[in-house]
Amino acid sequence: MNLNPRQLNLLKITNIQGSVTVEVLAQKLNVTLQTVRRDVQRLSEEGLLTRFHGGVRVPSSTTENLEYQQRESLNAEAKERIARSIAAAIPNDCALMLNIGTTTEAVARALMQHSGLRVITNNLNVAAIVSDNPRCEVIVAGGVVRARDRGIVGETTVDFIRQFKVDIAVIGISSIESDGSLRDYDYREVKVAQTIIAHAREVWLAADTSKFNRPAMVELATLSQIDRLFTDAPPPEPFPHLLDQAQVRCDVV
Amino acid sequence: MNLNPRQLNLLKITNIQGSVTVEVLAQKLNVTLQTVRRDVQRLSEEGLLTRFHGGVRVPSSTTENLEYQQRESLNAEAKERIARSIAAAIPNDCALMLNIGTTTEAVARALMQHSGLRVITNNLNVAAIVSDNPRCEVIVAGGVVRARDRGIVGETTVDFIRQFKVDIAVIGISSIESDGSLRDYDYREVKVAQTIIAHAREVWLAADTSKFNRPAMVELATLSQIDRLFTDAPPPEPFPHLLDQAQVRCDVV
DNA sequence: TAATTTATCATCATTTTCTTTCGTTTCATT
DNA sequence: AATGAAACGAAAGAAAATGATGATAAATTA
Repeated sequence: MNLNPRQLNLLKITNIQGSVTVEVLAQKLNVTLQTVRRDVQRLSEEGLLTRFHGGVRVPSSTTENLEYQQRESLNAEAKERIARSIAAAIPNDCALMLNIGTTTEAVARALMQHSGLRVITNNLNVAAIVSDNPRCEVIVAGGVVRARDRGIVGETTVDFIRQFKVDIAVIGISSIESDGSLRDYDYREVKVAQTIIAHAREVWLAADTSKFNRPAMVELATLSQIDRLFTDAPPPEPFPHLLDQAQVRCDVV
Repeated sequence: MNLNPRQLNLLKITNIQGSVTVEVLAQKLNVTLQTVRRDVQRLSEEGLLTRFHGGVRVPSSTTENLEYQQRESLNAEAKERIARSIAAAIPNDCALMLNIGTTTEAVARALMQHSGLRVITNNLNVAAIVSDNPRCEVIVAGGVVRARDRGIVGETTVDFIRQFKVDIAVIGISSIESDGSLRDYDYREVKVAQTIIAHAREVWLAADTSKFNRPAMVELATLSQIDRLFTDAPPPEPFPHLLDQAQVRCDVV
């Protein structure tokens, strides 16, 4: 099948947004609902996107896990905004690492327009998303796949990542506690994230406001190791002071 | 084929713009629509650009991806049958390797009911599929992701796979030639497949009949390295004899 | 559960685009 | 000049895309 520009555009919009209604698509593409539905039908027959009643989303292979999918929709709008501004801050032709997390996946989607990137990730979903961008190279870390979120974790993964050194690491995280420690739930993922931080010249943190003051078990890093923080609302007390102290540049989007 | 200056110009315009309508091209090149269409037809036959109704665009990766999707549906029914019988032959609680290919993806899907498997693969799709089975462990090989089919290839991948030794390797392949050689198109994937074969106690080949007597560039292995062949119809001459000679057990499903 | 809204599908008419065929022009070769 | 090949443009019929309409199915609400 040959895709026309409108259909490519439709795919692009879907990939960037994650999911869109038929109506929004019709409006953005400036055609009738019927035409959008026809395109959508064809594209879904080809497996390029998945329909649901009223709209479409990226193919289910990238978002199958249910629990995970729910989490994905949590704060989705904020994550999109954060992801877009991170993507905007990332220049072309540089090397990146992205770790596990719904926010980093959103970043991956927002990188569809970039070119010349070299992306290293321990997240199968991120790898699948970025590999759709022909102008970028994706390196996936080897290791055991965690079913819950398709993250790749374990000692092997750590060893693998140690081979590289990149310009920017974009880190998603479960919790930022009020003592300035970044934390996560899974020990194995923490190990990987630490390695990623150690092998990046600059570390950016993506965290929506729900992450502040949330308890989590395993300490991953401290704010002082972070160069930039991207978030969706001004951080609550006592974080403004902490961020200042740790010399973290904070982008509220 | 020899291109005239106008055709070269047409290609240049298309490459710069990404996509152009026939009408715009006619205007820019100062010729009639018919002439543009003639040029466009030739150039698209050569694969130098892709047509769509109303215009042309640069041949894009989405199209490559599509090719893969099309290939996926090619012989899909036969592949399903082959995959089911392979899955039936695989016991629970063993270690597997699966390489790149639409057939191995079908095998992955057919393994959803198994338990206690440890699956090592260099295929992102296989990894995603098998990781949905909570009773199995998936290890994905590290390396560069090939956008076309989400296969992971390269030197790093080979090194990674060398760490393991499994009970059964299930190999998908592009071609079986009449001299008993197994072949593929991509040198890098061949390297990975060879490593997989070397690190399995038993090697099973999944090949629908379309693979017999098809030409492909790079030699991967010979039939003598294979223990079992799963296919959907009796192999044509001279394969029955060759299989017999190489002591390959042949399952026609 | 029934009623109501919303989305989808199938079909048709209209418009746009494509292909095919034919005749004309151009240009090199003799 | 005469000839033949290739390129080009014109016109007609074929194919495809689009939007409108009404019927059907699905989701939502009461």
